[in-house]
Amino acid sequence: MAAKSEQTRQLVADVALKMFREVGFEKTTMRAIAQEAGISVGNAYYYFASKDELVQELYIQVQDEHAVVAAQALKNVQDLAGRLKAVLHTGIDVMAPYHQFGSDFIATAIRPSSPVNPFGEASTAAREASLAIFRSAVEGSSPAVAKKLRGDLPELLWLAYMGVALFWVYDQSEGQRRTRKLIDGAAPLVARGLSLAKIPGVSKVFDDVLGLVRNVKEDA
Amino acid sequence: MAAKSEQTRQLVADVALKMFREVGFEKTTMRAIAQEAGISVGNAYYYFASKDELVQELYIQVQDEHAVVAAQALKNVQDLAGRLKAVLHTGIDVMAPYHQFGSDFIATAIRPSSPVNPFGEASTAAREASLAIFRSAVEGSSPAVAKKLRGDLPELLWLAYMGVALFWVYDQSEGQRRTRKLIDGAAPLVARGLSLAKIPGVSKVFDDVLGLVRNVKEDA
DNA sequence: ACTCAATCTTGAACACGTTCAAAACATCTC
DNA sequence: GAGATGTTTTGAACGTGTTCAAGATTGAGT
Repeated sequence: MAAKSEQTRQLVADVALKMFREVGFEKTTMRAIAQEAGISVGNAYYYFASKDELVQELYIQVQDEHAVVAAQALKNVQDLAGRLKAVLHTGIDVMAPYHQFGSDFIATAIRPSSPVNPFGEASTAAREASLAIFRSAVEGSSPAVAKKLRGDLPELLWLAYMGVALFWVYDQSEGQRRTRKLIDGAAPLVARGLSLAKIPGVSKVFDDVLGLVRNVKEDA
Repeated sequence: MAAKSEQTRQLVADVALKMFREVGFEKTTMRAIAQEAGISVGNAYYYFASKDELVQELYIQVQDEHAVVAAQALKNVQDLAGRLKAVLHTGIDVMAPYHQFGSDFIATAIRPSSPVNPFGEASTAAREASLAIFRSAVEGSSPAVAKKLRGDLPELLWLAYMGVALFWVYDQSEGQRRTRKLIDGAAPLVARGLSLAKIPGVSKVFDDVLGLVRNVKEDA
């Protein structure tokens, strides 16, 4: 049966993620994973070309969970600030079990060659899924976001989310209290800042920001 | 003579930085450095406790050079947008020779345990030097920046600079053209955005942003 | 039942960053 | 100078991620 192969793959992934959570990234050596799974090191490499790919597995799983939890949390919130908070808080929630290992994760993810790099090709699917969450947060909000912002905003918010994640990694306060505080403070501010787009002088600056973003983006 | 010791240390650093530039980070193994320098591996470790510390050496040198070049470039520019451009462009200039290895550098720098981490304790001096550049850019500008912003702005700009550096690392356009474009577009925007602080409705949002920054910061 | 190709599994081997006991060298004290 | 004390240097060794030739297992076709 073809299921046998998939079974081994799943076993490796499960053992690896469990060890990531319980003993951290560095202590989760490929040898330790193999031993815990009762297979050889080479066999683990047959399914995952590198330790990075195991991290990618984790990344995908976390994103999937975020999508589910965020969608649930968005159900009962209308205003943009609240919706932003919901998405960001749930994002932190699903990552929480991996906080101690967050910095290793980010160090892995940040190199362009890594399959886990959130900007890279290998994680297009996961990034799209994550973007979709922010798109839903923006589109479903009422009062509605200014039309001209609606297109680019989700991507910018996603970018800001990457920043929040980075902050969270460095956050050593208990339970990452400071990150929660940052989210609670920043979300209403963003919403309020965006509502300024109506003011003529401000509107122009907004236009230029969007112009710059598009300009720098398309020229990739 | 005590100079002999310092000489070996300098030799290791010089060889390492040269190899970083010429063959990249990964190919610059500790063994290769030692061989090129004509010493043993263990001896290199006598002076640098880890490969990370050699990266730190590079970081410090780049920052020092940035301070010099930026100060020069700031001499003939008055307006904030121009001064920001000057600081950012010179920053990219001094990093340029290391672009190919930038991602490894960032991956190293981003883990909290690393001595090179720009937010960490081990690089307090280098960070202060970098912050001083931005402080000088803000303070020397005319027309002057709104008083209430002057205190926190340098730090925020420095943070933005970290973002620009990150963008630069990922920038694969020839000569990192896109990063230059980003700087040229963003600097005037920031300056113009700040000038909006006078508008009543906007002013309040600014106050809240500053309040949030301070709140999240002091609670470290 | 037998073959043979595809798939899966193994464990030894490689280069890497890092450590450390011991050797070599330098400097000071008498 | 001889010995003692501190500084510098060595190279073998460890554990890591990763590779790969070789062996074991599976499954389809006859």
